Amino acid sequence: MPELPEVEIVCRGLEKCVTGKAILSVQVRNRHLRQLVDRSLAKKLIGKKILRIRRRAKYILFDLGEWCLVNHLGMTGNWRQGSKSELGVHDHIFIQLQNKIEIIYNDPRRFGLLELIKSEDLEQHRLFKHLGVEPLSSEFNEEYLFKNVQGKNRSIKSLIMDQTIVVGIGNIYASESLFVARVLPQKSAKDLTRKECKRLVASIVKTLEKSLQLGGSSISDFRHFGGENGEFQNSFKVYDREGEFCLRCGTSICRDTLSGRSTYWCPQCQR
DNA sequence: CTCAGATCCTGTGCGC
DNA sequence: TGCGCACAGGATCTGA
Repeated sequence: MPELPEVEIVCRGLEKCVTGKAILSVQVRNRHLRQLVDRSLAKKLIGKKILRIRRRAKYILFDLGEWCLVNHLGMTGNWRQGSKSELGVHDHIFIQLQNKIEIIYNDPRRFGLLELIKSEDLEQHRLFKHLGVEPLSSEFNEEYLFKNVQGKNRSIKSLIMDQTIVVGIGNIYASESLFVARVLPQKSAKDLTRKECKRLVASIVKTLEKSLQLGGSSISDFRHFGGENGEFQNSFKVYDREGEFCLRCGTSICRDTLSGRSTYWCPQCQR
């Protein structure tokens, strides 16, 4: 379930483990991810040193200097430390680093992505050039959101999940943030008042930061790079709580499909 | 241009 | 128990 907090947590785990280490070998066991992994990726990576790990939107960036290895976890991607002998069916990439560090990219649904890009071309690359602002930066504020809802007929939920406007928010944090802001997910974006935009920005920031503090959400199989669970799933206020009581007013939580995604809200608290 | 829906893929959990 | 179906963290393409 990699949304911003989960991707950030994986980055932090990777960073401790791989920073400063050179790549000794790479095995691409299955090239069929969301986009076909370049045949020559392994060869190109060997000998390069991982200078640092960064996150942009929901992408993990392995900074190699002149080059940057870009990874997206899709729905089910994850990295872990592990040896060659334990590799299983969905362990698609195996990388050996200096000091006997070995990391594995696992992704059952294969919606993830791995691509080597010239560092200087990153911002203009097709994967990055349309991305909106980071939600935990000062660029994401009341003014910005209010400007971006003007004239938009789409639901506010689909708008905050739109990575060309603000990045990192996925299906869980959209529902959770809208609950905290007391805004109905179905509400037409153009109908949000300036005040509601202010509340929503604050709620998104608060929700993402709280999840980060708790190590992200571990639903299904998400684990930290070190193998630990996140704990934010125990703090969900509406997500996956259809029919359960609203923690604020006691009303039964509703669920419906909005733009193809499950959406949860309290019909009493959210307007 | 905008927006909703289908699509890619495998695993899980539910009802029958 | 076993089967079929609905659904699952995302991004992208199509077409209305």
